Amino acid sequence: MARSSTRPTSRDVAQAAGVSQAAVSLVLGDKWRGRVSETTAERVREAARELGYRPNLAARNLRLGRTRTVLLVVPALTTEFFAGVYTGAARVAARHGFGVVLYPSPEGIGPARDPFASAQAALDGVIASSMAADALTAIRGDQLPLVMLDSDPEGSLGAATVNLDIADGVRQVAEHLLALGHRRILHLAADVPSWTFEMRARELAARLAAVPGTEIRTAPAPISIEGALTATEAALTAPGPRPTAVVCDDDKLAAGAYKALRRLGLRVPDDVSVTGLDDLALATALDPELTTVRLDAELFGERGMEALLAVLEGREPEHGDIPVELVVRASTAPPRTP
Amino acid sequence: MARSSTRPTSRDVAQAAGVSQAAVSLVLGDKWRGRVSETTAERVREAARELGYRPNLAARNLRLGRTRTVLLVVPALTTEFFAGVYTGAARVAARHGFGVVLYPSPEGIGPARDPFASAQAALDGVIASSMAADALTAIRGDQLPLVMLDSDPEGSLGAATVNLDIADGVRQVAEHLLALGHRRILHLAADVPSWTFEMRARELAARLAAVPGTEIRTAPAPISIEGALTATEAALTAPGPRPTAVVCDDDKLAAGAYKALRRLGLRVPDDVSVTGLDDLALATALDPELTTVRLDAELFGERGMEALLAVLEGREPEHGDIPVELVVRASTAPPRTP
DNA sequence: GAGGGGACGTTATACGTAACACTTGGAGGC
DNA sequence: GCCTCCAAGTGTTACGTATAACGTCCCCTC
Repeated sequence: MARSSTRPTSRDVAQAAGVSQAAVSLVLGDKWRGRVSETTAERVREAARELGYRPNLAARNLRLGRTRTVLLVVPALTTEFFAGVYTGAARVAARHGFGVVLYPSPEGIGPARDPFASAQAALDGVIASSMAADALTAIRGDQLPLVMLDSDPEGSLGAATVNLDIADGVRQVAEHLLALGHRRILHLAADVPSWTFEMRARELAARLAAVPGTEIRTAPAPISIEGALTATEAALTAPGPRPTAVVCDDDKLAAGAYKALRRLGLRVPDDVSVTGLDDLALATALDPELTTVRLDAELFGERGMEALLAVLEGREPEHGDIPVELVVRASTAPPRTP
Repeated sequence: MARSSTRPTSRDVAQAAGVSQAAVSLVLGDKWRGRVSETTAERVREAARELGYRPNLAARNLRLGRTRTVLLVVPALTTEFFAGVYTGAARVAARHGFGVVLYPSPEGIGPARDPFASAQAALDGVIASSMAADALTAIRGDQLPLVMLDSDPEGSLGAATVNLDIADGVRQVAEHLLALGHRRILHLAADVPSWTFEMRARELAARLAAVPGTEIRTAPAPISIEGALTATEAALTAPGPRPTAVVCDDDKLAAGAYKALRRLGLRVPDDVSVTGLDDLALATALDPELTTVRLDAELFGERGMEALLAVLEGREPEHGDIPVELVVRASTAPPRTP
């Protein structure tokens, strides 16, 4: 037995098995076919098991010059959406012998600080979601392979992007409401400087503008139930004809809108229709259940990781947005004719 | 300029500054007081900036034998609770030059698989929440310093534990309902084999048993809105007198209970009172707003990290549970006298 | 003017691993 | 009987960093 105060190294294993350290490395690295006899290999494995040997990752990483670890930068962990993204990414990563480390930007959605101070681990690459330009350039400065999630395909400084087809989701929401007969619409917009939210506003306005007689108003709100409550209440008590539908940038905002409507004595969907985006568990916890756009978070994570692996191997990542789906529930109905 | 194909090393910086590699290490490691002149130090810093030098973490970790990285094992990221725990832990960690890596157990709350395959990073220690015995022993086998969150203080194999005083929260809920006059109570219990949930059931039963004439029924449910819906519906349509209050093991279960009650045509709190536990954003998104127990997730994370730092430094971690607070909202009221 | 001691560095080494380049003993071919 | 070839390993090196141990000057003191 080697001295038990410190962790056993491959050299300890070698000594216990009566072979050289190189042989241990070959056997445990599964590169011994035709180089080491089966009996010797088994002896080495036995010794490793006996000593409870675990390779020193720092040494391996230094030697190999790579870590098989990637960083997933997510805006926040306040919904289950990014749990799904992580799950998908980790699943694909595991299949390729990679690990995924999570960096939740502490400030919530918005500019992230320094993703590298958090994980002292050396990294092979980064998947980043909804990040502001400063953090992005910090990463680029590090020359690390990068994949951006839900980011401007044009303005990403050449980084690969993987996007959900949220533009299509917004279009589906618009079509749905127009088909029901809504013409005065309030857009409860996430008050966050991010491409994805700007794009949603653009897409919604464009689609509604195609139908004459429609009217759109925008209420910016921080992504929280309280923030959405305040913004919605203010927008609905403003002078002028009341909107008949509220389109929310995400389900959490919709929950705030529900509260505002209740407080104003308005009923969903009889007085006002409401739509969300994400299809969180929250969507079906609300009463009435929320009409929203379902995003496949796990597939999103899988595609993100696959794209990063492609970049790491020098291949061209696949293109094409991930489809989304409108889920019609009880929160939307035709407007009451006044 | 060094060859630009590869990342600059401290040796490249040394050459650029006209000093030895050791001098670079001293200056950049801030250990140069009285060993290197101010002008030379500045020259080194300038060269490092110029080349965009970033130290190789793998090499540093190997040399120092530690990584200043700890792993936070959380059961799942499906609520904002563990976002708070992470935020608190990361804040304390940053103050001590540590990083926190997150390992979300993919199976949700319950036994975790192999926390080490996920993060290839070498680790100095682990903070683990609500884990089953198998994962725990895997970690212990690794000899890594360990702090358990919300775990049995007796049965943790000697690991340090940091707990929220959930037992007190459950007692407060029981007192509140008893004071309102409730005597027939349904416990909607998380169907997860974990000490924290067993303890809640025990504590609730014990407190209620102290008052004669009380009756408690238990309905186990998976922690999801759908699961809680099914379990609650079954329990409330069972023969016998209907419970007048539902005590839920967490807010998510409470959301499911709300749905079941709506479906059965029962109103909260007029027909049935409901309580939760966690005080998530969801609690105030529900209608009526949920009476629940507020847990200070960030403080929980801070205390967990502080305990781990104590263990790492050979100190004794502080003891004492973190207080919790009953938040009375609109979901509880006296039972209607039949 | 001998010697002590700061100020300012440098040289050398080890951390644990993976992989390249060798060695050795024997079997087989001609 | 000599050469070749292969199986089965071993010796050595490098990855990039932090630090202990070791040199120089040169000034200051006795």
